[in-house]
Amino acid sequence: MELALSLGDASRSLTNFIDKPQKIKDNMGFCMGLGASFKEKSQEKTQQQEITSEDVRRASSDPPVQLDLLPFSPVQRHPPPPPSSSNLRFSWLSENLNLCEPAGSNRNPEEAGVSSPNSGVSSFQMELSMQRNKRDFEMAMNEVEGERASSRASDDDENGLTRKKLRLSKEQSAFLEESFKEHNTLNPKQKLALAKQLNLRPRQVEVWFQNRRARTKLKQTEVDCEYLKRCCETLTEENRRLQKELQELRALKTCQPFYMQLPATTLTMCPSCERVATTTTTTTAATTTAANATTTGNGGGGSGPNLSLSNCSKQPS
DNA sequence: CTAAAGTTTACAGTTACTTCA
DNA sequence: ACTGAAGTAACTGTAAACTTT
Repeated sequence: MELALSLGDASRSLTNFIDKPQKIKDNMGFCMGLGASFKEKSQEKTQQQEITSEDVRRASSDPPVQLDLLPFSPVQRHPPPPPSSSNLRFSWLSENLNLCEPAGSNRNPEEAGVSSPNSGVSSFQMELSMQRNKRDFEMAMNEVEGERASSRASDDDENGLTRKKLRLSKEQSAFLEESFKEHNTLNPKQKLALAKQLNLRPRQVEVWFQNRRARTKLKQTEVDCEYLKRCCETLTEENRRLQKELQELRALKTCQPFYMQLPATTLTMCPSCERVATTTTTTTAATTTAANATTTGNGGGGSGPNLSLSNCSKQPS
């Protein structure tokens, strides 16, 4: 599966996006910071695009991983509950009888030309549009009540059957995907509108968004995992290298006679920027050491390079 | 004003079904 | 035709936020 991802500007912080949701929307970009806070709630309210393996590879060399994510929209929680309606259940029930594929239908959606109520070239189409008119009317009458009645209703209250799984059509999936890009959570109105538009139950839309969020999160976790793995590998390699270097330096120190014959090395450190410059002279180590002992006050000792302080031309960074 | 009860939503985990190699 | 893996729609249980009583 080919997934789209663009790595954004690492300099853009997460809070930047949170503070400027509109800007995010314009840019259609989102920063996913791979830090300790990336699991925080604020980030969970955001949209995330999926990730390519190429991006995963890049993640290892570009520490600040930024997924090109989508803008979030604040969830409108708990609108004023509408008055209840006792016969509403029946309206949804009757709709579902017509909108769902017949029980036990195992045909290929593509071959059959219809995989779901909205697929177009369907034998249900006529009936569907009639039902839809009825639905629109009922919707107008009981817009939010319908959602409440159908919400969390399992399939056993439809036709008395156990759940059967409908495959969403490509069009429906694409539309839901587009909606998800705009906002990964839905308020009741958006949910209803989407359901109406796609000829799905609001519950189906709700479930689709829940599953979609779960998939996004899973993908993100995989990317995070990959990135951390690469970080670990890099650090292990670095550690190995430094250990080796240390070992070599220790070996040098123990082999004093040999070391004494080496050309003397003078390390010059700039006190302001603390940069170290190395100069190697052709004089013997003994004489250089003696000379430097007076300037550095380190007492010489004849082991190791000598350190002196002198200003370099560079400004401290 | 406060507490309890009720409602709604999101999420994690799971199940069941479909598709495909 | 059969089978196992992968993908995903749908479900359950739980917690949190919020509203109503």
